[in-house]
Amino acid sequence: MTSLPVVNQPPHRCGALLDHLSRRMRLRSESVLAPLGLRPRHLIALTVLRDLGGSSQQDLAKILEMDGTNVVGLLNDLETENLIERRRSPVDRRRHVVELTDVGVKLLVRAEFALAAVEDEVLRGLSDEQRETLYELLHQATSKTEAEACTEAVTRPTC
Amino acid sequence: MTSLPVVNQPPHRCGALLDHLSRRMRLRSESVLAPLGLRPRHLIALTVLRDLGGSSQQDLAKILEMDGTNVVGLLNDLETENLIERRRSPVDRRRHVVELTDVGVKLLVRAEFALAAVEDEVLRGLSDEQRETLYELLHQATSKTEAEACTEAVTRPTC
DNA sequence: TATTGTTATACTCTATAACTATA
DNA sequence: TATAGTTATAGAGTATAACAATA
Repeated sequence: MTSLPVVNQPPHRCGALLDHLSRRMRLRSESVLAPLGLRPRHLIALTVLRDLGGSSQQDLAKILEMDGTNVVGLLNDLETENLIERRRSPVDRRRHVVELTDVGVKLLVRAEFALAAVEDEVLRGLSDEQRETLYELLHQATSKTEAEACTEAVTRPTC
Repeated sequence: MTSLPVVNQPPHRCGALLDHLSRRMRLRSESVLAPLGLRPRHLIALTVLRDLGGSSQQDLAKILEMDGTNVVGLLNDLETENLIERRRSPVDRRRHVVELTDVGVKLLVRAEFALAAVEDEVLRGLSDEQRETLYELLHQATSKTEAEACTEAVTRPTC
């Protein structure tokens, strides 16, 4: 009875590392996006809107995990720059349907190009294959629990 | 010449997902840590200090990727609660040597126990094996580029 | 009455500049 | 002169409460 039983060790805690890497990515992204007049927050919103092909402000708030009141200001910024459009929903006039404009789509492409360089730098400790694995794990971790956040049906996997 | 050459596709962008998951982890962590009188920031500082076995404030700022001025306030909080100690370095009296107290070590253990539950919830979309892979990728990504951030030699891999 | 979006506001987080004490 | 830490402060991020329009 001297040998210990084989047990499943609990996985390491990822929280601190996640915070750390995310922080670095955000810091670097800020300086790259500033010349385009965007903040990281703006870019994430634009990306989500393109992937969804439009959204109500409330759903957007849930997806971004932001307070709805702050989404208002965020969209005000983007609307001032003609990057998004707010239209009243015809089926429920309380709602706004938020969509990218052509200008928004084009700026988003430019921003993504700039951000690719940032990722190359921040994630240069990983091989391309490892980066792909990281992407898949992050995607799976975020999308699995997303259904609870979105009350309205959003069909795209990006949610 | 109709068949396309096999090329390495560029890896997906991880930035948005990283931000998203990190955000969720932080939001959940806040509510769990609040009863202990801690904020996520405090916990990360305590964890780093334990792993390093002590640090100057400047090195701590580099490791946490925080501005040095904000580290002052952070350590003030922790010192008020007797979780850390600041001592003048005998070799360079400009510096403080920051170390955990016994109280700090004990509270850190309690906090980590609470945070384990948060990780289980936030990462429940991943299997234990996938979580371990995620940890290793995050660890590798952060530690590879850490040498540049820390001018002073810090021997522990946690840096 | 409940929901969507909005405004006003307070609180936290973060960064910049000026100061002190040591080197 | 340069560095470690501190203070004061301004800006950005975030959350809460009250309100208008609509359901």
